[in-house]
Amino acid sequence: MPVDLELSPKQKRAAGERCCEPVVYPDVQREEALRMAEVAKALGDPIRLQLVDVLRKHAGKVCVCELVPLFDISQPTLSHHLGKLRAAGIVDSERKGLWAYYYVIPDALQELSTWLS
Amino acid sequence: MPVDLELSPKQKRAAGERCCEPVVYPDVQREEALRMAEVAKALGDPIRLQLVDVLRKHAGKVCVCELVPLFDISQPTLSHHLGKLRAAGIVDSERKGLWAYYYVIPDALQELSTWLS
DNA sequence: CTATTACATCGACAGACGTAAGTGTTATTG
DNA sequence: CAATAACACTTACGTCTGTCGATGTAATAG
Repeated sequence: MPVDLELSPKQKRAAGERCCEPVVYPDVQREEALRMAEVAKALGDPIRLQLVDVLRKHAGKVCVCELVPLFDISQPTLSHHLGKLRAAGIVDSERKGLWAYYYVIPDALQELSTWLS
Repeated sequence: MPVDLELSPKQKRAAGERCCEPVVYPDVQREEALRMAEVAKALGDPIRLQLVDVLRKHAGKVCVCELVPLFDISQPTLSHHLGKLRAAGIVDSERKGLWAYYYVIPDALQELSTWLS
């Protein structure tokens, strides 16, 4: 979260003169922003956010069939949301027989959390 | 972030018997999740996340015309992103003559930040 | 008043998203 | 093996999103 850019001094400009010079943006932040935005985007749905909330509190103890009745959506839709969370690197799953147990990957939220605080 | 749900005990089931009972979901969490998801969704774009990052470090000191050259997007697109951040309650703006100065609303990120940590 | 600058809004478009219904896959039960 | 249960994948569809170019609006400069 460094992003220390040089700011052009602000003053009233004469006509024909632009407000500010283009400022070089530090590439450092760019990949970090991509990663954090990906996580934030995955959390940007109420159902997925609540899913993460539930999984953080009952890691490895809840199967998908128990998650379905918590939300007013179909099982395939919930599976889709879990897939999104997994694609974002927030959760992973473990199969045990018929059941699939999801859990939040440790420290998956840390970078965003640190930046936010 | 309470969400303390009762978990049906998990055991292998006989055929013809469902995995789990529907579990009542506490409504408490729902609105909280809606608010936090809205904030997360607004942060779920690299440009908007970097915008918030810049604004947090230079609150009230950067006009829009200085933000434009930082990103490889057009001015209307940047205005659109700022509008999204404002709609999510993350930033607000102040007009001074020709220039518009954006700033992060204090504590706008706190609820999400607290939940994440 | 006219020209110009800063910023927002509008219109358009391709692509992504959330959702459901249907189907497929794998594992367990009988 | 046949039936069933848990879960993922496919298809489809309406909506939202990110982007740009063009236009609109307010304010300053001359």
